[in-house]
Amino acid sequence: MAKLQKSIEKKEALINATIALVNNDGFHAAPMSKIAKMANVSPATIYLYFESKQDLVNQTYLEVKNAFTTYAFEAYDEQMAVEASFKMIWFRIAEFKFRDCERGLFLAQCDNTPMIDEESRQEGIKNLKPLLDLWKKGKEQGIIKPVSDYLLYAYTVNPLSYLMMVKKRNAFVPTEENINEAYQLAWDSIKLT
Amino acid sequence: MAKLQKSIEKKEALINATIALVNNDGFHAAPMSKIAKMANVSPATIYLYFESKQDLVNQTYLEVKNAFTTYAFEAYDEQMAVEASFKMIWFRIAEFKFRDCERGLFLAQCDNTPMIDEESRQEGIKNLKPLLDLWKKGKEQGIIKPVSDYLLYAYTVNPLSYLMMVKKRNAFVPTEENINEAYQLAWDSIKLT
DNA sequence: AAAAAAAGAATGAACATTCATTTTTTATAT
DNA sequence: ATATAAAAAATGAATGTTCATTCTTTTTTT
Repeated sequence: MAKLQKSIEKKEALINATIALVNNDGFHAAPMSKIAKMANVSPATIYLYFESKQDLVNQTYLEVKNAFTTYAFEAYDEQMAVEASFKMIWFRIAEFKFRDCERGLFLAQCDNTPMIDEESRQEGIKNLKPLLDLWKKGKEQGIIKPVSDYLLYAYTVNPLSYLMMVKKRNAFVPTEENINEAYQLAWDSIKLT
Repeated sequence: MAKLQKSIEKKEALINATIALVNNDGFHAAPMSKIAKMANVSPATIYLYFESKQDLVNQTYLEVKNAFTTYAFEAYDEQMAVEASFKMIWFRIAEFKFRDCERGLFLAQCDNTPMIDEESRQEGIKNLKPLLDLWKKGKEQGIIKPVSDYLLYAYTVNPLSYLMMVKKRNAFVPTEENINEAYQLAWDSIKLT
């Protein structure tokens, strides 16, 4: 058990190092040697936990994506009204992205580049099911505009990725007030009235 | 003159090859040798036009960003009403991104990764001035919600990048109708009243 | 003392960049 | 116009480095 414990710690350290280095330098400038150093581990040790660099990045992506969606949907209850559910999920997503900016950015980079395998990406997308179900219900009840889920995503969740990015670059550090405004923009764009 | 002509052709071929390879494989898997081959040029020749790989990517970014904004604002006339101007610009941006998907995607990748130098990125952002001016006017006239330009961008222009990406992956190929819906979502989110 | 985990050094491939030559273009003189 | 030499552009083959990965040895755990 002590062994397993130790292993998990190392694996996490490697994943964290990967996130930090890929965020700051990009995949192309995040060599295994640097990742190992940051995780306080020998380069050879990485290969006890991951098959290859590609595998390391894929697993990091899935790990973060899971943490993200778990947090986003944690308090979701199908019994709740559509608008209230959406609001809650939206704010939890915002919270995750702004609190754990590093992880949010890493996801954005994975989603916008050919960095990870298509297979892992597909796997990651499955996590969004609860949100899609909610939208389905919202459309059926005439609360949400009857447009493609891709459009709904583009105008509600995705803007948060952009805002997180400008925050990372210190171009715009959103306040509590800004987050509320952002929610209003998101909801105003998809609500049916 | 014939010489200069030829040079420009080569440079353009190199830029196009860079866009195609970076889009498909990512920066880290787009070696100079491959770029040279795709442009029908010797690797050594690249260095007659660009200082380094970094310079090649930076210049490609700026070239595409300029083409993008030139197209977007080409027909913009400050005399026009705010709403009409915005609509026109929005549709031109959409047109560029969906027609020249390769270039649009390349920009998205540059904007979401540490691929290009911060300096070049700053340079590219300056091109957006006309849109910011328009928003300023719109806010003054009480037509557009009085929120940060970053929010307005996140909820109007940026969603198009996401939609372009899902199109590239063939997950969702937007129709004319979808584009109109998208515009409506964009406008509904930022319009006042 | 056997097995597992970790390490550092070694390996070989891939890469960005440069070098030495060749080809093409331009300018000049007939 | 044509021939020729200087200049510029382009090339394929080096060069030296960096990197992912593996190998051998050491340390830690069981």
